[in-house]
Amino acid sequence: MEQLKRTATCGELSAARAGDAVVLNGWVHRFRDHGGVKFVGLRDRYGITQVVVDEDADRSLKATAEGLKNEYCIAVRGTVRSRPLDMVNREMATGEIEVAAAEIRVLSSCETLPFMIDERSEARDELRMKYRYLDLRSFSMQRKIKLRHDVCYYTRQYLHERGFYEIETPTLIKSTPEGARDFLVPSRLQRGRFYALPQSPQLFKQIIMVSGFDKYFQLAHCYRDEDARGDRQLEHTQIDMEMSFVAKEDVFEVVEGLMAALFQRALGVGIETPFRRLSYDEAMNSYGSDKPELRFEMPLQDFGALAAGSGFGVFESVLTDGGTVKALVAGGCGDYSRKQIGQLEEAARTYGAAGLAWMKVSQSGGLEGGISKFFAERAAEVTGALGAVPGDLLLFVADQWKTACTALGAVRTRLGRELGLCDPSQFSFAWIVDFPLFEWNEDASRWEAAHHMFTMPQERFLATLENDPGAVKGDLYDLVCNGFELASGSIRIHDPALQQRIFNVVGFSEEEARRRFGFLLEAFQYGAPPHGGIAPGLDRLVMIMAGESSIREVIAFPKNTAGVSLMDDSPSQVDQSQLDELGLQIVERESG
RNA sequence: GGGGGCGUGGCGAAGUUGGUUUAUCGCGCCGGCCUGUCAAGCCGGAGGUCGCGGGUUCAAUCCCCGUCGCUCCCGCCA
Repeated sequence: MEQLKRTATCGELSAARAGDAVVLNGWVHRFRDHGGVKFVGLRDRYGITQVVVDEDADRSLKATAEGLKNEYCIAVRGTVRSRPLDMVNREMATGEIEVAAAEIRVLSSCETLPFMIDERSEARDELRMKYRYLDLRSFSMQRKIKLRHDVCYYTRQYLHERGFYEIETPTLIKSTPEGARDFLVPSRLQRGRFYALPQSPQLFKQIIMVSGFDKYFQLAHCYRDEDARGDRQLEHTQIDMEMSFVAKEDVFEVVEGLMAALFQRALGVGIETPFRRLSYDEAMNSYGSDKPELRFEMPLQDFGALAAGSGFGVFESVLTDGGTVKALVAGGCGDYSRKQIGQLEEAARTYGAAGLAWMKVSQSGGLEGGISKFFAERAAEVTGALGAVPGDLLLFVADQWKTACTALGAVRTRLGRELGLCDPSQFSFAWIVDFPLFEWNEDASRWEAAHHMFTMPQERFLATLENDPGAVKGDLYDLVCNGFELASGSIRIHDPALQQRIFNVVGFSEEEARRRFGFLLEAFQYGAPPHGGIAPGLDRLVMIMAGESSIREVIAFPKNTAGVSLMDDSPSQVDQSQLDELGLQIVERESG
């Protein structure tokens, strides 16, 4: 039988095409049988078109139509006709026409569905993942996948316009176990040896700079064997970029341009550049996070000066121990119940705070409840310093600086969401700069690179690198948006001597450095250009653009939080022969 | 590694401070009716070991313990 090849999509027909003979291919979205006349809502990627089988249609056509069920894949041959005025559906793009069927052919039938292909259907994620191909048929998923495609396309377009080359790097590489856990791939040819899947193309893109391709990018797959989250998968995609002969200003300018182009071209949304800049210290002090939600202000404030001498033992002892007391004014939350405050305290405790102190500003401007008795006499001073007004709730965390900030920051974020301060149509970008280069690892009793070991220290700290590593700020930067870390990057070290000093600070012997990154260090001996780069996370970017809160929503085939792909059931066991070939043996985990 | 939430016909939910009769509702599914619907409507029907295992009890979907699965969060994620 001759193929009924489509001549139009289900989203394109309008009254201008009335009278045309067309063939549509698609899926039965809905079937409505009125006994005489029958309607098929035919769906494809482009839309839904109403197909009509008229009362006077021939017997076999009617019989075929009556056999149709949801999600049958069919072909329809028919004629476009305008609907009578009172039957036009203004909700539908194709609502002014319908296709009168002359022939319907079932291309593929469909079992009873595990869930409806419907915007309103809310199957639980587990089922959506198992039957991902069905989930992806919905317009909402098709829209997100298209958005992702558009972002990829416009990324390539924009970076090409800016002179970048897209260069692929290997996905079977040397394991350099720093930071996240590597995924390992056993080698058959070199028994007992392993490749790693790249956590990022970091070393390769730096080598590409040495090779003279001074602007590089790649939509790179990155793999990290760590616990997954709503905004974190075992594998994700980065818009990986690197440039030679640049300072961080140049990187910012390119990324700001890229973001503006992507939001404009893919969403039609204008975003303001340049982006706001915050130092790491400012971000922590004011918002309690290195990826602050900036769609609302409600900043944390330092309460140390007023807490000192208050007579409140918790505050005073923390201050004596060199800690910090942070305050947050929750505007208009003076009517919060003990229970509500308890929930906020729970958020603070989650991030390591011992508790959450509070008091309320009464209508008379005095302080009441919670710890107010310690401040009652200085009420005006307290409210004045914090900028609080009657009806406000004052919240406090006293702890070591970082804990105090992050714990109260978590309270701030929770409050902001609760109070509806985050406008879903707003995108608040900011650069976070001046990160510390090193972090003290308590367990290992040594300094570690906060970002990675190839990050350039800021020049003003070069002289004191070894003396006071904790004070050193790096030339590294994060791009944040709406409380998510969207990108992370740095200016790199290209001087082997300086690189060696960094290795020394983190206790990396020359020998160990050579063993792990010898090829990069060697490359740097052959005229390495100054360079730097950044890597926006594609999944998070598309997630934010799509207004979603999980990157699973913008990944066609995601894994769950346990790293399992419910559709293909990976990871799976393998044949003994495969293990034998690789010289691998499975050792059962000891129970108990 | 730790903490919270959830698990009830194919799907989404309700329910029982432990009890009476057939575990309820919407969607879907099956059958019938219906010339204009577009989340069609009307009538009828099938479909459940209430995640699994154990315990308490005269009696457990409900309480307790364990376990599995999913999920959110802390840790982790240079």
